[in-house]
This record gives sequence, structure tokens and C-alpha cells, in this order.
Amino acid sequence: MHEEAEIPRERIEGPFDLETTLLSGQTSEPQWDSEDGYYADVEEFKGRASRYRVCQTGTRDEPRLKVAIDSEDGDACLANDVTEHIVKVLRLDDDLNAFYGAFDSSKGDIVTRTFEPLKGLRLMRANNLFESLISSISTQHNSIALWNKSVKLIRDMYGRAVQLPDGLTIHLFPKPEALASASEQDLERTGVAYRAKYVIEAARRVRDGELSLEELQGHGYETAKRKLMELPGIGPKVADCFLLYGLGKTEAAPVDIWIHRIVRKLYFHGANVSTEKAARFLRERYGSWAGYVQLYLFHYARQSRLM
DNA sequence: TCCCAGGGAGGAT
DNA sequence: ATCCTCCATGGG
Repeated sequence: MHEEAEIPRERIEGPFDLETTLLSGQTSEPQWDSEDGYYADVEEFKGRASRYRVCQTGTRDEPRLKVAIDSEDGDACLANDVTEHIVKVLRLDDDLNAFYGAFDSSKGDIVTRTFEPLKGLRLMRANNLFESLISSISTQHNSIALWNKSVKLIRDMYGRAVQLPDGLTIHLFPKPEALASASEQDLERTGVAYRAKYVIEAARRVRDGELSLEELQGHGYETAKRKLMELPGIGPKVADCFLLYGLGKTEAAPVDIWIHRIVRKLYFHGANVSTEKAARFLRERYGSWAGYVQLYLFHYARQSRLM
């Protein structure tokens, strides 16, 4: 069944740029598909597999969004669930203007110089906690293009296939049990390569209840991070990715090779500061905005070819 | 052919 | 604690 909806201006706190946000390669889930102005992803709502598409109609400073929903047969009204979901995953209720005003540019805080060129860029939250965890694991020592492809292949190979009324077939991300019982060899064919054993072990622990992703939500940053790092293949950076993009803990600032270089150059005069120290520095300096600062620094540096 | 990709494990100091 | 090498695959 097909539905359409709109997200009005008043649901969006401050400016928003859909394209910059979705193309920033930030999230620990594959990039949304794009077709003529619309960006699409798939998820289950009220047990019904759905494909939702989002299009920005208003401007960056007066943003509005159009939403189109196609779901497998059923007469459930999903418009409300989907629009609330979109507000959550695009973090439309984050007060971006508060972020832009939180640091004193006259005191020369470096990050403020990224605000104008990237205005409207928002953090995202994962559609799906389990997918976010597996995606985060598959990013280690991998390229953005490659892990995007791998996670989409995991959907295609192990996820439930659904044909929508318009004929399009979509694949949801598989449930933990499907990946837990996958063979390492089979999973390697998705391109996750040597990380297959990490993916299977993480899926097994979630399936067996040894790790509850929902419970982590209730823990503080430090505790949740420590529990995540008990999993093989999850170190400080992957844990921070899931804490930020999966659990929405915005004090998490994943320090990858890029952020590491940027922080050393911009904040430590090029001194050799460890990744752990850089992460702690961002958390202590920027608090609950650290995740946003990380996003802006990363995107700014890559876009401007600063590093 | 060579090199690296949004790191982490296992080992040696 | 900090440093070192290797990890499997694809794309430049």
C-alpha cells in the first residue's frame, strides 16, 4: 500500500540540508538509495516491511520534507510511525542553532569555521540497532564504499525479501539468528572478509541474550562502551560508532585515522597524540556536542581536502 | 604491481 | 602503557 505524508517546518529545530546529511558518509549503516531528489531506505513498521522515501521541499533555512511510503500488503496506516521514525533517524529535533551558538568563535574555537560551509548537516541515527552494530564492525580497516556494499549484500543474502505492490523487491536487514547461524565462508562472500568471524560472534551474543542492545541504551557512556568492547572486533572506535549512530549517545566521538590527523593538527600543533587521548579530548572539551564536532571536522576536512 | 581503506588482536617490550 | 605486525578484499 502507498501513503504520502509531510514533515512540517515546526518539527525541525533549525536548518537542515537533507542531501549534505545523507551524502556525508557518516552513518554506520549503508547510504540511502537516491532517485530524482528522493532518498530511500527500508525498515519494518508494525511488522510490515516498508520502503520510505524522503524529499526536501523547503529551503535549508526553512526546511520541509515530503515522505512517500510503500509497504507490503496490509491496511495499516504507517504514515505516523514513519514520520516519527524519520524525525528520529535524521535527528530533526536536535537544536542545530544551539550547536552553532555553543562555542565562542571570538576565542577562536576551530570548529566554528566549519559551521557556515556545512550549515544544515545533521548527525543521523541508525534505522536498526542490530544493523548498526554489524555495520560498525565491518567498517574497521575498510573503505566507505566497500563496507556499504558489504552491508547491502548482507541484506540481500540473509534478510527477508519482500515484494512491494509496485513490483520492487526489497530486503530487510537480517535478524541476529540469521547471521549467527551463517557460515564464515558464506559470509565472507559479502566482502566483509576476515571480519566475518566478528560479525557471527556479535550476532550470536545478541541472539543468545548475552548482549542486549536495548539495555545498553539505558547505561551511561562509559559502561556501555566497556560492555561493547568485550566483543571481539570491537575496539574504541567501533564502539564509539555504535554508541553515537546506534544508541544516539552524542558525547561519543569516534576517532578514526582522519579525525586523529585533524585533531592532532588543529588542536595539538601536530604533536603525536594517541587516538584514545584525542577521543577523550573531544569528549571533555565538547561534551554532548562531541559527536557533532567530530562529524563537522571530518566532513569539512575531507570536503576542503584540508588533510 | 603497489598501496591504502573511518581499526583491532595478539604479541613483544 | 606503548609499540609492532598482520589481517582479506577491492579499488585507485
